[in-house]
Amino acid sequence: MANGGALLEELARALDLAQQLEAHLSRASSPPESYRCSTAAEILSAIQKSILMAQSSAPGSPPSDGASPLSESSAPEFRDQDRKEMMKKRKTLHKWTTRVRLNPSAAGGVEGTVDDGHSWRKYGQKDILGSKHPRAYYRCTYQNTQGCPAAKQVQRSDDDPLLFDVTYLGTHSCRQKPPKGSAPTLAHKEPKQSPNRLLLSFQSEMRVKTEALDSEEDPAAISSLIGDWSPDFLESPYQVRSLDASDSDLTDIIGRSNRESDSSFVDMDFLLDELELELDLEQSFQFDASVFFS
DNA sequence: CGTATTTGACCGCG
DNA sequence: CGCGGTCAAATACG
Repeated sequence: MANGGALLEELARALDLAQQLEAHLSRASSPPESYRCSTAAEILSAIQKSILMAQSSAPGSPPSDGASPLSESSAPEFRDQDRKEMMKKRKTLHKWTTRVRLNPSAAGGVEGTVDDGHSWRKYGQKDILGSKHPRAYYRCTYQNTQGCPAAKQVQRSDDDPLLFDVTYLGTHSCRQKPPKGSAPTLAHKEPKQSPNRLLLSFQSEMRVKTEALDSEEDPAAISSLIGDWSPDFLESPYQVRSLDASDSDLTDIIGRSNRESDSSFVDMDFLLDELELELDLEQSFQFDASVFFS
Protein backbone atom coordinates (compact mmCIF):
# COMPACT_ATOMS: atom_id res chain seq x y z
CA MET A 1 0.00 0.00 0.00
CA ALA A 2 2.92 2.18 0.36
CA ASN A 3 3.65 1.96 -3.27
CA GLY A 4 0.17 2.78 -4.18
CA GLY A 5 1.05 6.39 -4.57
CA ALA A 6 3.91 5.82 -6.90
CA LEU A 7 1.97 3.33 -8.86
CA LEU A 8 -0.91 5.60 -9.30
CA GLU A 9 1.40 8.36 -10.23
CA GLU A 10 2.93 6.34 -12.98
CA LEU A 11 -0.38 5.18 -14.21
CA ALA A 12 -1.69 8.66 -14.26
CA ARG A 13 1.30 9.76 -16.19
CA ALA A 14 0.89 6.96 -18.63
CA LEU A 15 -2.69 7.77 -19.07
CA ASP A 16 -1.97 11.37 -19.68
CA LEU A 17 0.65 10.62 -22.24
CA ALA A 18 -1.58 8.14 -23.89
CA GLN A 19 -4.25 10.69 -24.16
CA GLN A 20 -1.90 13.13 -25.72
CA LEU A 21 -0.72 10.59 -28.16
CA GLU A 22 -4.16 9.59 -29.04
CA ALA A 23 -5.19 13.15 -29.56
CA HIS A 24 -2.26 13.80 -31.78
CA LEU A 25 -2.71 10.71 -33.77
CA SER A 26 -6.37 11.29 -34.08
CA ARG A 27 -5.69 14.56 -35.65
CA ALA A 28 -3.38 12.87 -38.01
CA SER A 29 -1.91 16.15 -38.85
CA SER A 30 1.43 14.93 -39.87
CA PRO A 31 2.89 14.08 -36.56
CA PRO A 32 6.61 13.99 -36.61
CA GLU A 33 7.95 10.65 -35.89
CA SER A 34 10.20 11.96 -33.27
CA TYR A 35 7.26 13.04 -31.32
CA ARG A 36 5.58 9.79 -31.79
CA CYS A 37 8.59 7.89 -30.76
CA SER A 38 9.37 9.85 -27.71
CA THR A 39 5.86 9.83 -26.51
CA ALA A 40 5.46 6.22 -27.19
CA ALA A 41 8.65 5.50 -25.38
CA GLU A 42 7.54 7.46 -22.42
CA ILE A 43 4.28 5.71 -22.34
CA LEU A 44 5.92 2.41 -22.56
CA SER A 45 8.29 3.27 -19.83
CA ALA A 46 5.61 4.50 -17.55
CA ILE A 47 3.38 1.60 -18.13
CA GLN A 48 6.10 -0.91 -17.75
CA LYS A 49 7.16 0.58 -14.52
CA SER A 50 3.64 0.57 -13.32
CA ILE A 51 3.24 -3.01 -14.12
CA LEU A 52 6.45 -4.01 -12.56
CA MET A 53 5.51 -2.14 -9.47
CA ALA A 54 2.17 -3.75 -9.33
CA GLN A 55 3.61 -7.14 -9.84
CA SER A 56 6.23 -6.83 -7.22
CA SER A 57 4.07 -5.07 -4.75
CA ALA A 58 1.18 -7.39 -5.04
CA PRO A 59 2.52 -10.81 -5.70
CA GLY A 60 -0.10 -12.23 -3.49
CA SER A 61 -3.21 -12.68 -5.42
CA PRO A 62 -4.31 -10.36 -8.06
CA PRO A 63 -8.03 -10.07 -7.93
CA SER A 64 -9.87 -10.94 -11.01
CA ASP A 65 -6.81 -11.36 -12.97
CA GLY A 66 -7.43 -14.59 -14.63
CA ALA A 67 -5.01 -13.93 -17.37
CA SER A 68 -4.15 -16.39 -19.96
CA PRO A 69 -1.52 -19.00 -19.72
CA LEU A 70 0.94 -16.66 -21.19
CA SER A 71 3.36 -17.17 -18.46
CA GLU A 72 4.84 -20.49 -19.01
CA SER A 73 7.38 -21.77 -16.74
CA SER A 74 10.68 -21.45 -18.37
CA ALA A 75 12.73 -24.41 -19.16
CA PRO A 76 14.72 -25.43 -16.19
CA GLU A 77 18.43 -25.55 -16.23
CA PHE A 78 19.33 -27.85 -18.99
CA ARG A 79 22.57 -29.47 -19.65
CA ASP A 80 24.39 -27.92 -22.45
CA GLN A 81 24.39 -29.89 -25.52
CA ASP A 82 26.67 -28.32 -27.94
CA ARG A 83 25.08 -28.63 -31.24
CA LYS A 84 24.32 -25.35 -32.71
CA GLU A 85 25.70 -22.30 -31.12
CA MET A 86 22.88 -20.18 -32.19
CA MET A 87 20.24 -22.44 -30.98
CA LYS A 88 22.01 -22.94 -27.81
CA LYS A 89 22.25 -19.29 -27.12
CA ARG A 90 18.56 -19.25 -27.01
CA LYS A 91 18.60 -20.72 -23.61
CA THR A 92 18.51 -17.58 -21.70
CA LEU A 93 16.52 -15.24 -23.70
CA HIS A 94 13.96 -13.07 -22.19
CA LYS A 95 10.53 -13.50 -23.37
CA TRP A 96 7.65 -11.26 -22.98
CA THR A 97 4.38 -11.08 -24.66
CA THR A 98 2.60 -8.01 -25.64
CA ARG A 99 -0.92 -7.93 -26.74
CA VAL A 100 -1.52 -5.65 -29.57
CA ARG A 101 -4.84 -4.66 -30.83
CA LEU A 102 -5.47 -2.80 -33.94
CA ASN A 103 -8.12 -0.27 -34.03
CA PRO A 104 -10.78 -0.48 -36.62
CA SER A 105 -11.22 3.22 -36.67
CA ALA A 106 -8.97 3.40 -39.60
CA ALA A 107 -11.00 4.22 -42.57
CA GLY A 108 -9.34 3.94 -45.87
CA GLY A 109 -6.24 2.96 -44.12
CA VAL A 110 -4.53 0.46 -46.17
CA GLU A 111 -2.37 -1.36 -43.85
CA GLY A 112 -0.87 -0.70 -40.62
CA THR A 113 2.54 -1.50 -39.54
CA VAL A 114 3.69 -1.97 -36.12
CA ASP A 115 6.65 0.17 -36.12
CA ASP A 116 8.66 -0.71 -33.18
CA GLY A 117 11.72 0.89 -34.50
CA HIS A 118 13.40 -2.23 -35.62
CA SER A 119 13.67 -4.06 -38.82
CA TRP A 120 12.41 -7.57 -38.76
CA ARG A 121 12.87 -10.22 -41.28
CA LYS A 122 10.40 -12.99 -41.45
CA TYR A 123 11.91 -16.39 -41.43
CA GLY A 124 9.03 -18.65 -40.93
CA GLN A 125 5.41 -19.21 -40.39
CA LYS A 126 3.71 -22.13 -38.81
CA ASP A 127 0.29 -23.28 -38.01
CA ILE A 128 -0.19 -23.73 -34.37
CA LEU A 129 -2.31 -26.46 -33.07
CA GLY A 130 -5.32 -25.10 -31.36
CA SER A 131 -4.91 -21.77 -32.93
CA LYS A 132 -6.93 -20.79 -35.83
CA HIS A 133 -4.27 -18.68 -37.35
CA PRO A 134 -0.64 -19.27 -38.09
CA ARG A 135 2.20 -17.80 -36.18
CA ALA A 136 4.85 -15.78 -37.86
CA TYR A 137 8.46 -15.77 -36.87
CA TYR A 138 10.70 -12.81 -37.23
CA ARG A 139 14.29 -12.10 -36.59
CA CYS A 140 16.14 -8.90 -36.48
CA THR A 141 17.35 -7.94 -39.88
CA TYR A 142 20.76 -7.29 -38.52
CA GLN A 143 21.28 -10.63 -37.00
CA ASN A 144 23.10 -11.42 -40.11
CA THR A 145 25.20 -8.39 -39.88
CA GLN A 146 25.62 -7.59 -36.30
CA GLY A 147 24.48 -10.63 -34.53
CA CYS A 148 21.47 -9.08 -32.98
CA PRO A 149 19.71 -11.87 -31.13
CA ALA A 150 16.33 -10.28 -31.05
CA ALA A 151 13.42 -12.13 -32.47
CA LYS A 152 9.74 -12.03 -32.19
CA GLN A 153 6.71 -13.98 -33.12
CA VAL A 154 3.34 -12.69 -33.99
CA GLN A 155 0.21 -14.63 -33.54
CA ARG A 156 -3.21 -13.50 -34.42
CA SER A 157 -5.95 -14.08 -32.00
CA ASP A 158 -8.34 -16.86 -32.67
CA ASP A 159 -11.35 -14.73 -32.94
CA ASP A 160 -10.50 -11.12 -32.78
CA PRO A 161 -8.97 -10.21 -36.06
CA LEU A 162 -7.50 -7.14 -34.54
CA LEU A 163 -5.87 -8.78 -31.65
CA PHE A 164 -2.38 -10.02 -31.90
CA ASP A 165 0.04 -11.53 -29.55
CA VAL A 166 3.51 -10.37 -30.11
CA THR A 167 6.13 -12.28 -28.26
CA TYR A 168 9.56 -10.83 -28.11
CA LEU A 169 12.58 -12.97 -27.65
CA GLY A 170 15.81 -11.52 -26.52
CA THR A 171 16.96 -7.98 -26.60
CA HIS A 172 18.06 -5.91 -29.44
CA SER A 173 21.66 -5.10 -29.68
CA CYS A 174 21.81 -3.87 -33.16
CA ARG A 175 22.87 -0.45 -34.05
CA GLN A 176 21.34 1.16 -37.02
CA LYS A 177 23.61 1.02 -39.94
CA PRO A 178 22.74 3.85 -42.20
CA PRO A 179 25.76 4.56 -44.30
CA LYS A 180 26.95 1.82 -46.44
CA GLY A 181 30.06 3.23 -47.91
CA SER A 182 31.01 5.61 -45.23
CA ALA A 183 34.43 6.69 -44.46
CA PRO A 184 36.72 4.48 -42.49
CA THR A 185 37.28 6.77 -39.63
CA LEU A 186 34.32 8.89 -39.59
CA ALA A 187 32.00 7.53 -37.10
CA HIS A 188 31.40 9.16 -33.85
CA LYS A 189 28.07 10.33 -32.97
CA GLU A 190 25.38 10.77 -35.40
CA PRO A 191 23.48 13.95 -35.27
CA LYS A 192 20.36 12.07 -35.08
CA GLN A 193 17.45 13.77 -33.64
CA SER A 194 15.79 10.59 -32.87
CA PRO A 195 15.31 10.43 -29.21
CA ASN A 196 16.81 7.42 -27.80
CA ARG A 197 14.96 5.19 -25.61
CA LEU A 198 16.19 3.33 -22.72
CA LEU A 199 17.18 -0.13 -23.07
CA LEU A 200 18.17 -1.78 -19.97
CA SER A 201 20.37 -4.67 -20.10
CA PHE A 202 20.05 -5.94 -16.71
CA GLN A 203 21.95 -8.55 -15.03
CA SER A 204 22.09 -9.74 -11.54
CA GLU A 205 24.75 -7.23 -10.96
CA MET A 206 23.76 -4.59 -13.35
CA ARG A 207 26.49 -4.40 -15.79
CA VAL A 208 25.00 -2.01 -18.17
CA LYS A 209 27.26 -0.81 -20.77
CA THR A 210 25.54 2.34 -21.58
CA GLU A 211 27.89 4.46 -23.48
CA ALA A 212 27.51 8.11 -23.42
CA LEU A 213 24.74 8.30 -25.82
CA ASP A 214 22.14 10.86 -25.60
CA SER A 215 19.96 9.93 -22.80
CA GLU A 216 17.26 12.26 -22.04
CA GLU A 217 15.46 9.89 -19.87
CA ASP A 218 16.60 9.07 -16.50
CA PRO A 219 18.08 5.64 -16.51
CA ALA A 220 18.98 5.99 -12.92
CA ALA A 221 15.43 6.01 -11.82
CA ILE A 222 14.63 3.07 -13.88
CA SER A 223 17.73 1.18 -13.20
CA SER A 224 16.44 0.85 -9.73
CA LEU A 225 13.74 -1.24 -11.06
CA ILE A 226 14.37 -4.53 -12.51
CA GLY A 227 13.43 -4.59 -16.04
CA ASP A 228 14.46 -5.23 -19.46
CA TRP A 229 12.62 -4.38 -22.48
CA SER A 230 12.91 -3.10 -25.89
CA PRO A 231 11.04 -0.28 -27.31
CA ASP A 232 8.73 -2.29 -29.29
CA PHE A 233 5.15 -1.79 -29.76
CA LEU A 234 2.80 0.43 -31.39
CA GLU A 235 0.16 -0.20 -33.75
CA SER A 236 -1.67 1.23 -36.48
CA PRO A 237 -4.88 1.24 -38.19
CA TYR A 238 -6.19 -1.61 -39.99
CA GLN A 239 -9.22 -1.92 -41.95
CA VAL A 240 -11.45 -4.72 -41.13
CA ARG A 241 -11.74 -6.31 -44.41
CA SER A 242 -12.43 -9.84 -45.07
CA LEU A 243 -11.24 -11.36 -41.94
CA ASP A 244 -10.72 -14.38 -43.94
CA ALA A 245 -8.12 -12.80 -46.02
CA SER A 246 -4.75 -14.29 -45.63
CA ASP A 247 -3.89 -14.77 -42.09
CA SER A 248 -0.39 -14.29 -43.08
CA ASP A 249 -1.26 -10.95 -44.41
CA LEU A 250 -2.28 -9.60 -41.13
CA THR A 251 0.31 -11.38 -39.22
CA ASP A 252 2.75 -9.89 -41.53
CA ILE A 253 1.55 -6.47 -41.08
CA ILE A 254 2.04 -6.72 -37.45
CA GLY A 255 5.40 -8.15 -37.68
CA ARG A 256 6.71 -5.96 -40.32
CA SER A 257 8.44 -2.84 -39.47
CA ASN A 258 10.86 -0.68 -41.15
CA ARG A 259 11.94 2.37 -39.54
CA GLU A 260 14.85 3.61 -37.79
CA SER A 261 15.09 4.19 -34.23
CA ASP A 262 17.65 3.10 -32.04
CA SER A 263 18.33 1.43 -28.92
CA SER A 264 21.31 1.58 -26.86
CA PHE A 265 23.65 -1.12 -27.66
CA VAL A 266 24.66 -3.84 -25.45
CA ASP A 267 27.92 -5.47 -25.55
CA MET A 268 28.04 -8.01 -28.24
CA ASP A 269 28.95 -10.52 -25.72
CA PHE A 270 26.03 -12.11 -24.27
CA LEU A 271 25.00 -11.17 -20.91
CA LEU A 272 23.18 -13.36 -18.57
CA ASP A 273 24.73 -16.66 -18.45
CA GLU A 274 22.82 -18.52 -15.97
CA LEU A 275 20.48 -15.93 -14.88
CA GLU A 276 17.14 -16.86 -16.08
CA LEU A 277 14.68 -14.16 -16.02
CA GLU A 278 11.31 -14.23 -17.34
CA LEU A 279 9.23 -11.27 -17.88
CA ASP A 280 5.68 -11.78 -18.68
CA LEU A 281 3.72 -8.87 -19.66
CA GLU A 282 0.24 -8.71 -20.71
CA GLN A 283 -0.84 -5.47 -22.01
CA SER A 284 -3.42 -4.23 -24.27
CA PHE A 285 -2.73 -1.10 -26.07
CA GLN A 286 -5.36 0.65 -27.89
CA PHE A 287 -4.45 3.54 -29.95
CA ASP A 288 -6.07 5.30 -32.68
CA ALA A 289 -5.03 5.51 -36.17
CA SER A 290 -2.10 7.12 -37.68
CA VAL A 291 -0.73 7.09 -41.09
CA PHE A 292 2.00 4.82 -42.04
CA PHE A 293 3.24 3.21 -45.05
CA SER A 294 4.17 -0.31 -45.48
C1' DC B 1 20.75 -7.38 -59.24
C1' DG B 2 20.49 -7.55 -54.25
C1' DT B 3 17.48 -8.27 -50.67
C1' DA B 4 13.12 -9.60 -48.26
C1' DT B 5 9.29 -13.30 -48.27
C1' DT B 6 7.33 -17.51 -49.04
C1' DT B 7 6.87 -22.11 -48.21
C1' DG B 8 7.81 -26.90 -47.49
C1' DA B 9 11.33 -29.81 -45.56
C1' DC B 10 13.87 -30.71 -41.60
C1' DC B 11 15.02 -31.20 -36.59
C1' DG B 12 14.98 -31.41 -31.63
C1' DC B 13 12.24 -31.80 -27.69
C1' DG B 14 8.51 -33.59 -24.97
C1' DC C 1 5.42 -39.46 -33.14
C1' DG C 2 3.58 -34.85 -32.96
C1' DC C 3 4.31 -30.04 -32.30
C1' DG C 4 6.70 -25.90 -32.41
C1' DG C 5 10.56 -23.75 -34.39
C1' DT C 6 14.15 -23.01 -37.94
C1' DC C 7 16.49 -23.56 -42.39
C1' DA C 8 17.00 -22.90 -46.97
C1' DA C 9 15.65 -22.91 -51.86
C1' DA C 10 12.71 -20.63 -54.74
C1' DT C 11 10.30 -16.59 -55.55
C1' DA C 12 8.66 -11.85 -55.22
C1' DC C 13 9.95 -7.33 -54.75
C1' DG C 14 12.24 -2.79 -55.56
